[in-house]
Amino acid sequence: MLLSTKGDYGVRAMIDLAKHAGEGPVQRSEIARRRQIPESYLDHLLAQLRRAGFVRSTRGPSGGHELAKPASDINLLSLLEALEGSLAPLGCLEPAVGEEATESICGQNWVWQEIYDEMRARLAAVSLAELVEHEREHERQAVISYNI
Amino acid sequence: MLLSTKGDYGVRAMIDLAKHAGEGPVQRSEIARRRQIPESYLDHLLAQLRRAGFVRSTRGPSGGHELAKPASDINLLSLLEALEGSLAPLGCLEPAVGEEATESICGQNWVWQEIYDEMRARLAAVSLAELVEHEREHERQAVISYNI
DNA sequence: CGATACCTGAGTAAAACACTCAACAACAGC
DNA sequence: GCTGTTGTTGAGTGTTTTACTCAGGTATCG
Ligand code: FES
Ligand code: FES
Repeated sequence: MLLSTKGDYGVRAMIDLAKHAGEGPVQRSEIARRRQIPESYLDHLLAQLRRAGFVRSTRGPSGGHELAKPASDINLLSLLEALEGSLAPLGCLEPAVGEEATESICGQNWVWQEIYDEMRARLAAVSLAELVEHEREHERQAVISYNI
Repeated sequence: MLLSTKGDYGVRAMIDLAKHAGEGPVQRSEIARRRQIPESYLDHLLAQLRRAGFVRSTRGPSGGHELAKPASDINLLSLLEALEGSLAPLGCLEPAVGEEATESICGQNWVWQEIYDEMRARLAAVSLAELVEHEREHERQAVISYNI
């Protein structure tokens, strides 16, 4: 039932990029260090994100990665689905071509369908910009409590 | 992100037991056949369910399994948690003893916490009795459309 | 007693996960 | 146009989890 690290790491990386948007490309080594992601693994995630059209990469010295579109235009749902594939909690909810029929022997899928729909709606309503905003808010509070 | 078969199978089995409640013990071979669960695997699930106090088993000829309490007193959440352990979609949501701290580098946990809470609430609100009811309803409709 | 069930724990094949490695391609600046 | 720095790709690997199976054991009924 756990989200794999791919999704978690990928979103972390995207938050990092969004936070440094407009400051030119960010290197993967920077991201890996700040967000505690194995660098060689991050490579693959960035490749996936680039293929999905979320980031733009530039090679050569002073190259790196940056968002391909504004952070407010990227929502968590599309991001996670690009990284993880379907988020359905049960195989029978997203029927592969030429399937069905398990409904009659199980009878719990309607509950999960509801939960799944709610979840997708909630994720779709959260943009990357909001996540960054939340993080900044959190940082401010941390600084304040540190100063006391 | 998928629920494992354990949860699915376990709930199927419980629905089966609930459906035949009051008719004496049901054998695991019966359940396995009706619900399409490998019989030797079902053994373990029933043991787990028994240890968690959901079913009562009787040995010997004409033995079998039956619900240990009324179907309306069993909700999906407790059932699934007994079978699967925690349903949290992220490790950091249910902190093991002596952990924390990932929040600062990730910043998406608040979204997932919300989704997780909603999910648990929804699951807790569904009783085994309701699932059986739904299944019966579904069967009636199937019979009707078959007769037309 | 013996047939019929449930009960238990150990073992295992296969898949998914979480990476790593090595070779390659592009670009910037000298 | 070389050189070094960065991204790009695909193949490969150790570990863990999943989804079971098997071989015994134990309780109960008739
Ligand atoms: S088979 Fe889909 S919920 Fe059980
Ligand atoms: S570490 Fe918990 S959501 Fe990323």
